[in-house]
Order: sequence, then C-alpha cells, then structure tokens
Amino acid sequence: MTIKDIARLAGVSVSTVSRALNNHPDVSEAAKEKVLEVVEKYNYIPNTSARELGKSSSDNIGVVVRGMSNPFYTDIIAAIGSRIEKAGYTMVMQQIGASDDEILTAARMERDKRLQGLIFLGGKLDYTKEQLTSINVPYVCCTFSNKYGTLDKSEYSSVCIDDNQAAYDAVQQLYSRGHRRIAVLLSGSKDGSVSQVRFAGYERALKDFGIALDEQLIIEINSYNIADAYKGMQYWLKKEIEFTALFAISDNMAMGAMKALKEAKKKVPGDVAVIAIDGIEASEYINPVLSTLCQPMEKMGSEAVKLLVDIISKKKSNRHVTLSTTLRAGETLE
Amino acid sequence: MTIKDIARLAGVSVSTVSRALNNHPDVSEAAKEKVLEVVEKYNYIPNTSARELGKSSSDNIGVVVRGMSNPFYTDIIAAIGSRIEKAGYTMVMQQIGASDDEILTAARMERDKRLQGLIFLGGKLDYTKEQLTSINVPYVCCTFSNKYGTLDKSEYSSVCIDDNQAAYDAVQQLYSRGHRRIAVLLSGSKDGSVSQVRFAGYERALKDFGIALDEQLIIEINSYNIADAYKGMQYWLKKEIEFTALFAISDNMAMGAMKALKEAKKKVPGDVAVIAIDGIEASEYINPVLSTLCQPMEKMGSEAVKLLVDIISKKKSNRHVTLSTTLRAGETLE
DNA sequence: CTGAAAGCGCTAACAA
DNA sequence: TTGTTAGCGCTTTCAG
Repeated sequence: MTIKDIARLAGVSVSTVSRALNNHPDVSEAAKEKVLEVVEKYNYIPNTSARELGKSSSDNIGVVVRGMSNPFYTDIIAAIGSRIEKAGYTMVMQQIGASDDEILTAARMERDKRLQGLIFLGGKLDYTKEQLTSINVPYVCCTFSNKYGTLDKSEYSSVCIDDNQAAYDAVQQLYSRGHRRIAVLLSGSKDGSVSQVRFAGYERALKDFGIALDEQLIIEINSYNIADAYKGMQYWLKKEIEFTALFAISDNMAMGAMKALKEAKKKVPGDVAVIAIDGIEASEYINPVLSTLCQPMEKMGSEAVKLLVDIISKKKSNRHVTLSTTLRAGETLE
Repeated sequence: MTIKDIARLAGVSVSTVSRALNNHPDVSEAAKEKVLEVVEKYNYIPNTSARELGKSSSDNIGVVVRGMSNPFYTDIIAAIGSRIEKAGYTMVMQQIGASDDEILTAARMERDKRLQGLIFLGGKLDYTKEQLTSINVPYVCCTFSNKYGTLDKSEYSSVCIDDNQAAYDAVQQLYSRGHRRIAVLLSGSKDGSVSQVRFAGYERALKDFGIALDEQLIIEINSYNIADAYKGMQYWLKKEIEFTALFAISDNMAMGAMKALKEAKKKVPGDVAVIAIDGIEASEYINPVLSTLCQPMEKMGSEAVKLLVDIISKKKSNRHVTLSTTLRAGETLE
C-alpha cells in the first residue's frame, strides 16, 4: 500500500493525497475527506524514509543521548522535548550505548533527518575540531562541556554545571562538619570524563582547606556502574583505611557504596558521612536519604533548547551557560 | 556529499561505490580501495532513508519499548540485542512514551525499515484483532501476554511470567510467615494492565488461604511511579488501618512505599513485612534490601528473539512461553 | 568486474 | 484547486 494506491482508490492524484496528508492549505475539503477516508479504510501509513528523502528541509532537532536509560537524563529529556515542541520544531531522539560513537550517530541523523540542530546529552569532553567536521549544523552539549578538547568556544554551545566547583562544594560540606579524612569514590582521575573534573574539584578543595591529598583515600573503579561501585567500595573497605567521610562523584555510585558500608557495619551517618553530586530520584528513596548536590535537570534541558533555537534562527551565536547546583540535605551528612 | 559525488571523485560509477560500501563480493580490490579512500577523505556518510528506500528487503527486527528508561527493561534489551545480532539480524529499537501508540509505531517501523519481525516490550494486554491489522509481520510480546484482548493465540507469540501466579506466590510467602492482614499496593485493579492480573493473583491467594478480602487493605494509586507510590502509601497510612504485611505489585512501587513506611516509623521488617515482584537492580541497593520475586530478564529477552527467529525462518509457528520467577530473599520478609 | 538505468515512496515545483 | 513530473540518494537488475 503506497501513496499511489491511495491516489487511485480515492480517484485523485498522488500530489493531492500528499497535500491532504500533510495538511496543505490548497486542497478542497471534498478531496481531503475522500483521501482520509480511503487512508483510514486501508490503514495506510506513509513511508517515513521516502518522506524524509523527498522533503527538501525539515524542522527537526536531533537529540543524541549517551547511555541507555540513565535515570539522570529522563527529566532533562522531558524538558528538552516539551521545549522543542513549543518552539515549533520536532524532536528526533536517538539513544546510543556507552561505547557508541555519538559524532557518527549525529552525522547520520543530520543527513537522514535533515536536522536544523543537535543536542548532545552526556557526551565526551574531549572532542577535537577535526572530529566534528562531519557535523554541519549548530549543536549544544547538555550536561557537559568540551573541557579537555581543542574545540574553540565559538564553535559550539553548552549548558552544564560547574563540575569542578560542585565537587569543591561537596567537599566543603563535609569539611565544615569537621571531616578531614575524606575518601573519594570516582570512575577515573584522568579518564577525560566528568569524573576527572570532579576529582580536580576535590583536590582543589583539599588544598584550599589545608588537607594533604592521601592516595589511600582515592577509590577508583573505572565505571559509573552501581554494582561496580558496590564491589569497589567493598574491596577498598577491606584495607581498613581510616576515614570519616565519603564524597562520591555520582548519586548512583554513592548508592552502591552505601550498600557496602552497611554490610561492613559502618553507620551512615555516624561512622561515615556521605555526599554526592547529581540528585537523581532514586537516591531520594534509599535509607538513609542521600545528601547530594542536585543538578537543575529541567532548567538544563530547556536552556539547551533555548540556546539552540536562538542560534538556528540566527538571533544569537554560540554561548556557554553554567548552572548552579542546589544542596539536597538528605540524611547522610553529619 | 552524495554517492554521486563519491563516484565522480573516485572515477567509478555509483553502483561500484554502492557495492564497495556494502561489501559486495563483485568489486575489484582496486576499485574498493579507491572508493573507501575517497569516502574517508570526504567524510562521506550514506543517507539511511535513501538506503532503506532503495533496498528491497532487510534483515531488520524491530523492538518497540514502552516506557522511557524503565530500568526493568535494560537487561532484557541487552539480551534481545545480542541474540538478534547472533542470529544474523539487525536490531532496530524504538522507545515510546507511556501514552504513545505502540501499534502505530510498530506499523511505521515495519514499513520504514522493512522489518522481518517485531518484539514488543511492555505493551498493553488488551489488543483486538482489528487493531493489529496494520502489522503484517510476526511479532512477540515480551514480558506480557494478551490477557484481556481477543487475539487468537495462533496470531502472535509471547514470553512472560505467570503474573497471577507470581502474585499468588508472593502472598503465600507472607502467609506462610504468619501474616493475615496483608495490604496490596497496586496501580489499578481493573485497568487492564499487569496490575490487574497481579491483583487477581492476590485475590486468589487470599481465597485459597481462607482470608476474606478487605477493601481497606487495597491501595490503588493509578500509576507505576515511585513518587506516586510514596505519596499514595503516605496517604493510606494516615488512615491507620491495621496491617502487618505489604505486597507491592512492583519493586519500584515497593521502594516508594518503604520510604513512606520509614517516615511513619513503621519498621520493615518487624512492624511490616514487604514483598514485591520484578527484581530490578535498584531494589537491591536500598536498605533494607527488598524481598522480591525476580523475573528472569535475560532469559525473557533471548527467548523472545528465539521464538521470533524461528517463526521468521518458518521453522515453527507462534508459541507462548511462560517463565518462572525466583525469590530474592532480601531483608524485608519476616 | 563494471556501468547504465529503472525503481523505492514520497514531496514539491510547475503547469494547467 | 488539481495533476504531471522531476527529483531526493540509494540499491539492484540487466547488459556489457
């Protein structure tokens, strides 16, 4: 069943069918009605590929999300979606696995869907200009910036928190409560990911507070996984290194760590205070409730769209906005 | 940059480029090399729409997943993905929102991607034959079956647990530990969703065990949301209805409920025993660890693909497999 | 092994 | 308002 069949069945030409289906103004009510009736009757569904191909332009904005079903992104995506809609564009989202190439995915989408712009959710921090030659539309990095790349600031937009500062603030929360032996749970300290940035904030805070960096307090797990955080913490606890507080670079990792702490009979808080960064919903439902610095998810999403739309419509050029976190007191701080 | 440009630049015809790009056997090494060189140099990316359109068939299997980023699905999806790959097919996944129409999505995919088959993850339980006329390839329902629909068993395949029995088993766990005042936390008791099926299992168990159904013990929240479960439970607890155990129809809902119980100073376990169904990772990281009946996620995913591939290759016809759950003891049972 | 040319199903000028 | 027709970018016969 193609548009031709419908045309024949409705006794009109294909263009009339196309017009009727796309709500073009220049179709008579009679023709439109007839067409829709046939479409309904035969359960006709237009082929998207053909449609996309035939079209010369579109109002599509692409969103490529790294990490399947990362709870941290759901709220942001919702915000992005509604904002895009409101701006009169159409959202085309694509999720990719942790090891997939977002640039390639984006480049494909750009051509396939004739995108006007792109939003990257949770990408890498080290793009080079070279790698991005295949992207020819404006794009904004959401939740991250090009910290370690060689991209010129004027070539892209971004909206994120100041990860270094957030980590600094987290450590300060612990420090101000008297903690000096502050362990840090991270993915990697020089993996070029957000983990590295947050670790740098941790280091900076210690330095500022006059605490010497103790290698023994660094728990590196090479993953953002909750189960890995649990196992990593479990393993580290066996070393029986003295500490009174833990700064986890993400809520998820903090949750894994807390299970290990509980099993090791370390009271949280009491024996150990815990703080993290992110503010996902799940960490609000654990016991004790995790104390964490929340990222303004909704704001991030809507801001990202705003930046992009402004660029697409030539109103403004590339910009970089930094949003601030808010502390969720929780119950793990003391 | 289109295939034509590449052809010109490489000094060959478009068909040769197409062959080189698609690993066809009948291309000389020299031509292939030349083409790939140009492709590389100009960063050429073929247009998927055009590709899909031009192709007469495909080895695509579509997967439509209901519910964005539902943690329950991630493991299943991973299993489905690797199984599809292994079987020599290509997975094309599409996530849809809770209120979107999966049949329409599937019908579109079927045409756009020239699917050989479909897998539905977390769909509705009440399809009618009429609604499915737009689907013309074999499909299997994963994690659910067509409990309330009028579909003939021979028209589709399914792989899921026996939800009614799982609920029955959950209640039995509580009953055997002496509980008689067993509250149930559900989405709806007649919403035609899995909630209804599990509630029926709860009812059946009570009947079997000689316990009268007490309307006061039914907590209906019209949602599967963790926050709603929390609020719903909070509200219900204010009524101060006497109970010693809670059966939540999903892990997620149990987590919300447990936060409410904790805030109401009800000890879990001790004052209240809790059991649920699903076995998601998160519920393993809360305190106390949730006792629950785990669905065999991996098995479900791989089994779904197996059924589908067998049908596509005409080896077998539609089948329905029921997998059993396993109890995760946890710490909320007593 | 290679190229020319006919589609794939739709959109969008251009005429009528 | 309508229909005709030329693409969109690729795959795939069919000749050569």
